[in-house]
Amino acid sequence: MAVQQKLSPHVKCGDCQIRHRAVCAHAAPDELLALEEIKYYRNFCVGQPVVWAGDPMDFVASVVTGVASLTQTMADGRRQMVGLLLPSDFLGRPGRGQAAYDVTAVTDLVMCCFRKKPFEAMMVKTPHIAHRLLDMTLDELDAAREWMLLLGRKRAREKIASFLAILARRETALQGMRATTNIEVPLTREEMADYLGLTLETVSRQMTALKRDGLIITTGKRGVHIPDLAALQEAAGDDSDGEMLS
Amino acid sequence: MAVQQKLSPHVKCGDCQIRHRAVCAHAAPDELLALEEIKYYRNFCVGQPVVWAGDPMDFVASVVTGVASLTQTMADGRRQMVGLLLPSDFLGRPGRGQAAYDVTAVTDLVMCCFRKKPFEAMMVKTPHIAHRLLDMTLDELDAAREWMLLLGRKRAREKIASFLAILARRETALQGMRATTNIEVPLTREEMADYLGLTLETVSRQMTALKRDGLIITTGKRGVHIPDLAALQEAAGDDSDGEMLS
DNA sequence: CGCTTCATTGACGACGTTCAAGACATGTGG
DNA sequence: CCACATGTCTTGAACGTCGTCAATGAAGCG
Repeated sequence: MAVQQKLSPHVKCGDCQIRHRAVCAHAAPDELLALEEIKYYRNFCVGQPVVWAGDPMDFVASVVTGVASLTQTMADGRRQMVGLLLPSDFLGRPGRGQAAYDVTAVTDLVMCCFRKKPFEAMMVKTPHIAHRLLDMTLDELDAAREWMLLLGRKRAREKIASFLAILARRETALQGMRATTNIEVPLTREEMADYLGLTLETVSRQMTALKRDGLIITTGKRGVHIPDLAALQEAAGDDSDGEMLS
Repeated sequence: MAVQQKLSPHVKCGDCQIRHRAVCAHAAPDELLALEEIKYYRNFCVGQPVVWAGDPMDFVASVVTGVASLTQTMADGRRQMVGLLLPSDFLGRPGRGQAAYDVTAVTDLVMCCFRKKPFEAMMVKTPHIAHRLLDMTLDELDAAREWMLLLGRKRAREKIASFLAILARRETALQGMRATTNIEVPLTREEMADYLGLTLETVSRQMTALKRDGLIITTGKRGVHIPDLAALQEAAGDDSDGEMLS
């Protein structure tokens, strides 16, 4: 609790780990320099709020390391996570002054922030950034719609299996396609429940059920080994051939 | 059945009803002329497919009149509608060759189509169109996330109430803010069920429950009168003060 | 009038939630 | 080192919402 959000040492964009995946991915060298001018880093510890829904927000940002959650809360306390921000994901909306969701650090988190006004100006001047943001937003929209299928139609077991399979696939993609079958779930049971539209008890029960059926092997609270990813996808109710679109 | 999709007479963009809300909203006069060059109209009758998920798609389009649905289907037939396209909404993704979802006309439908290649070229040349598309996509993303809350956390009654309230609000906005409390639901019970993550029986039961409680008054199969929109929003589980973001 | 399509209603059961207790790991202070 | 508190996860039992299966009703059309 003594640890508050603090500034990090400035890193050159050229050396940044998310250089080729974030909004800045296609920025030309001179555009990168312009971004350097308006960026600053912020750190958050596990559990810290980044912004609350409705708060004024004078920046947009990319996740550099760590994981953040977007959640909506109903008047009576029911919560639904509507997005997970992983490294290179973008937070904020050019042209809007307030946050639409609660944003929380679910692990220790480093964000690369841009002051909103100058960023919006860059959006107009440099089509590379605007186009990259459009592409990323379209990807997020697809992800949100895949999640709608999960929330609306899948059973608890399928939800858990889908979630783990998605984590595994994403990890595999990051690690250069060598099949990663060991993942670390960045969420607690309760956070998983908020993400999947379940209760934490149901999450727990279905995790042990998947364990019992040999589809996963857990190591500690967070570690999950997946002996057969195809079998897990089967349990997720997805079409066997991974639906890949260019 | 005899009626197949057919070409409509060409309408000048300047005279188009969705001129100020669609992707072309901010296009300058010369940009509009360029769009005229690559556009063509297509009509669909109720129930007709526009494209199937996975099909090659060489166009993008705006809905001119009518309603179309985006749906995902699981291997065993479970279906989830992931979006409704109303007039001025955009269909398709620049930079992708295949449809991601099944698209179906849920009413008679007129679409303003642009061949994909030239449209993509315009996206690069005319920032107005790219920016408008980004804005529309961000709006859709917000809508998708609101829907995730509905699918993941709301009870059947709340889902129905939310759906009707959203229709009413949208209608009110279109009609210049004079409170429209008579709406026509463009969907059958089964389509509502697919949209809301329910079965058609549950939809029917909750509709009669809302009727019994005086929150709605139905006229025919499709007509719904809402005597007190605030009360309906209450039943939808939304915070009383309509969450409006600029 | 029969046929089809869509909507309503009822009875029953399954799945997931709720409430409650207990297990396990970690950290703190005596 | 133990006692104790705390947070997270697991497990059990009872309940409720919604899905399933089935029958009935209402509206449109040849």
